[in-house]
Amino acid sequence: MPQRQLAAALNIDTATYCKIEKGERKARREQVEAIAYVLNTDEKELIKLWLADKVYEMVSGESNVQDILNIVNEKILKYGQNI
Amino acid sequence: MPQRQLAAALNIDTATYCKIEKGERKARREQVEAIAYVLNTDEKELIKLWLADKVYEMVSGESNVQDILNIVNEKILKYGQNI
DNA sequence: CGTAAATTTGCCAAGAAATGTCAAGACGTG
DNA sequence: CACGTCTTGACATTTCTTGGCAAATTTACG
Repeated sequence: MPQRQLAAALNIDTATYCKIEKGERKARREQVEAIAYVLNTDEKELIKLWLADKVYEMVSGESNVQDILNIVNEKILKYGQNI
Repeated sequence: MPQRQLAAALNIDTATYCKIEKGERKARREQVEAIAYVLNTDEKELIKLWLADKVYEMVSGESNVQDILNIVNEKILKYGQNI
């Protein structure tokens, strides 16, 4: 499937899509959803990967990342944001 | 210690500091560091909490947060960003 | 109560960052 | 070479972040 089609599905220029595909740009949520739809893949899975990526980018390069993730985990447990 | 002093230490308006303290604004990294310094607390700990907060904000409200955290964890292990 | 200090809130503006487009060039293939 | 596709870089646009100001509210205390 040519980028042209994907790009069209996302309402963006092929140039932009290209960058997203190459990881030079972050997709936005709606775009991830649209991609899941067009490619007929599991949207939730894709969103998870996309979020994991964002989190990774936020914490990579830090020290004690495990600690940070643990703290987050505790907060999740505590406030029961698990849906 | 009055907000006025903290605010002064961060070179910002008390109003702005107030928002940060109430969680209506995110502090920026340098500000967290400055706070640690002024309050004479462990900077690394504070930064960890601050980052955990940011991550939490990013994922709370999502489903399967644990999955997401796991994925991140794997990436960390894989690419050895643990400093 | 009355006053002053401290905190909070709402709103706006400047700047930074993210996202997008365009035009030109690179790459592959008939 | 000619075509379609993909990539790149410079620049435009949109969106988010940050901070200030002024006014409102709360708190402290005589």
